[in-house]
Amino acid sequence: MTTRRPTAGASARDAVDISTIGPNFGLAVRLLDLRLMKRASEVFGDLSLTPATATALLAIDANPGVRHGELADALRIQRPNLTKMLNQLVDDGLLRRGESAGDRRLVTFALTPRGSRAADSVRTTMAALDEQALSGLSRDEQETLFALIDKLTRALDETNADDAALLEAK
Amino acid sequence: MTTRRPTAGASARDAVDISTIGPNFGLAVRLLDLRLMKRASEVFGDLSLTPATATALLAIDANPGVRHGELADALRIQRPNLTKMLNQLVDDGLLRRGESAGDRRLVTFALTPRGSRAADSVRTTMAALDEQALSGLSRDEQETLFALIDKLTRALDETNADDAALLEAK
DNA sequence: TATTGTTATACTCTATAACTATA
DNA sequence: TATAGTTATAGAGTATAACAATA
Repeated sequence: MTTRRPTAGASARDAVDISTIGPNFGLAVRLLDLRLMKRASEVFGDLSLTPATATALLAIDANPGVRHGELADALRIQRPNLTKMLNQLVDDGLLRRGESAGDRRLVTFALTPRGSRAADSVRTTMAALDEQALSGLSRDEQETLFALIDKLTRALDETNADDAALLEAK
Repeated sequence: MTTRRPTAGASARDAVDISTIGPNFGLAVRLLDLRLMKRASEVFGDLSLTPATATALLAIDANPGVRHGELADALRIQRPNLTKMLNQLVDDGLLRRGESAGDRRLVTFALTPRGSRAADSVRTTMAALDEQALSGLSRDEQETLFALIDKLTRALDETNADDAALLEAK
């Protein structure tokens, strides 16, 4: 089969072996994310979406009428960035803006019929992407990897929350 | 302890549960990468480096006299982007530009004494970052996670290489 | 003609500060 | 005063196209 680009860390063809700089967990995660994002960007581009807007679309589909700020917190992104993404989805006719009855500052979002169809495509696409990406691992390995990544992310959120609490308490 | 930000996926405080959009491996990796990059950026900022330039510095330290193009291939980034990063490291006095004897198109790079000291700091910093980031997992879990991420990244590189080969063959 | 490295440009994702309109 | 959302801006990381110098 192919022998032109054997592996990520070291390669018979590469003159420089990046693995000589030693194990580096952060770098390993970044290299993996890079590859996943690249494939996802290509595929979502056909739907005029990006990985970030596609995720927002699914989140709104699962939580119709969600408020702007709630969504930003859930997606762990800053509000100004969410505003830009949602504006584009509204312009593209996938999202509908709404208001809250009582507090007129609040803005809510829900999918249009066209947005619902797009969400279906996104779900199918994401599932296919995940399956393809994970096809190199056994079922057990897939579940282990998923669980460890999730566990680590939660642990890091704890640490950050503790840091923030310390800063506030100082 | 802290109870204000319990977990990443679901939270007692969050009004919106992002996990309702279903399992999504790409998203999980992106959320983890985001947290690791944020901490790394803060720490490397003290050294006037970014995660990317810090990595380039270590790679050159491990491969003195490396060529521009070789390094870009090893780091899996495009040449124009590497040019910008290396220019800054040269401007900061961490890197020394060199030429190849025969082919005058080739550009090589090596660390200055100050660059060597910076590389030492980077190594220490990276090790500390990794240890802190992984402290939420057992030793076994750490090794399993690292191995699975590496395995998956290599598998994705294979896939991309096959795709490229197909395109060329068409 | 092909290759090395550079310049110019653009896009994705993220972040902070300052503003508005409501409360 | 405080909060929800917006506008404006910036920065890190990536990508492609077009170019100069050299082979």
